[in-house]
Amino acid sequence: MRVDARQNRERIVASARETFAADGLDVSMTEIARRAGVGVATLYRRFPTKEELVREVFAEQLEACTSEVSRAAEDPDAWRGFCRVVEKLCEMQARDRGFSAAFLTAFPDTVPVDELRTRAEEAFAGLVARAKATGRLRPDFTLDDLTLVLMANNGLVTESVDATVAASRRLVAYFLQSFQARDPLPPPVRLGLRDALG
Amino acid sequence: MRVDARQNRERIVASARETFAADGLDVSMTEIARRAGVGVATLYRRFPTKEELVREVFAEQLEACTSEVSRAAEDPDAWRGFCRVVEKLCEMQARDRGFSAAFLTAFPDTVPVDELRTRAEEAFAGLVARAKATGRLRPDFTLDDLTLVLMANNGLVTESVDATVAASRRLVAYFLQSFQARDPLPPPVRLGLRDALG
DNA sequence: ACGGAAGTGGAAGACACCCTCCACTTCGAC
DNA sequence: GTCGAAGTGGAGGGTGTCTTCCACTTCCGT
Repeated sequence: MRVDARQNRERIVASARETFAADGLDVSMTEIARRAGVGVATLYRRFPTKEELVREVFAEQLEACTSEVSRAAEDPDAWRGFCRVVEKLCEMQARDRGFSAAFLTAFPDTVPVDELRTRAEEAFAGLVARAKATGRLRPDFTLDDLTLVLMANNGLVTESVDATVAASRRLVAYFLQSFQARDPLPPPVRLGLRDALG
Repeated sequence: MRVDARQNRERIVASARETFAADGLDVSMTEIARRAGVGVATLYRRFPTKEELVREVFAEQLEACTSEVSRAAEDPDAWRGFCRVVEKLCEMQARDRGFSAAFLTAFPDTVPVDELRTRAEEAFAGLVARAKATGRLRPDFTLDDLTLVLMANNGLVTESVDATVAASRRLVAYFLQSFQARDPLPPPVRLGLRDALG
């Protein structure tokens, strides 16, 4: 690949990343190209379809995501690690409007993504088991609850990123409080979210 | 209005209600007309714009919504009333995909809606005050927290309505647990959601 | 410096959407 | 039954998508 082409490619990815983060995935390809200072043809030469552009842009994010989980999973204090995972994932989601949309729509059928995701899930499952063993995490917590948190967090869309992050923090604080194994209240109903979601 | 026209109008509203509930507000006018068994012109004769159709369809829902709040507000047990409001609103939202979308996008500048909404908010505020007074509701609960719950609940979109309702129930259970004035954990950070949202 | 491959921009194709137009049909008071 | 107004369906105007096409430009090995 020629060096000028490489530069353009990088500018496209940068432009797409910023634009997706700020305005979500519903930005037009023309707009992304314009902000990158190239024509749409250049964009389509590198990414034959919009979905591929989305994939490229969020591959890095996903990597950051899973490595965050893996790191937290090694925390000697399992409950602290658990909290950190929830907090970090939600904050990343809150800061980037395209982030969760990308995972919900474009990614489900991508191989390397599934692989990374699985690895992250396994690491998180281990963390959950340890946190339960220490008695800090309520025993009826399931992995579906993380999905629940992320979906709920995804609903927090406001005008400004700051407001979204603030709302997200408050949401997470409420969740974590509920996830603690304290006074034995009637626990939430069981739920087969994973089955329902396929 | 002629009787055949009235019939058509009713079929349009019914069709729109079902379709919005099932697939959200992004259904095309053509599709709504098709399901109602009429041409688009008939639809546009009754509802000059898509927004007006949305308004008509959800006016009834909004009414049910506010009357539910008002009824719960008169519960002698303030905490029970509080819980019922949260549970009912979230369930309505979970059962109808268009419901919350309608309020977030189409309604903000409608007069009777604002009026109803204000009345509901006042009723709810009274309920909150009473629930705090009985010591069951945590004192730092704010009205913004209801918005937070509804936004979070709005993020729960799944393939089937049943799965969404189940997820919503679990979410609400977690929230209500956190909203109870029990063991004094560090409370969530304060938050000016209302200001940020305008 | 030159020639061809790689790269490029903007116009335009294909499609979906909201909405308008108008020739045609149907109702219902007389 | 007649007739005018009310009602109707589907074509198509305008706009916004994603994507393709192609004449033109730029790079870089020779």
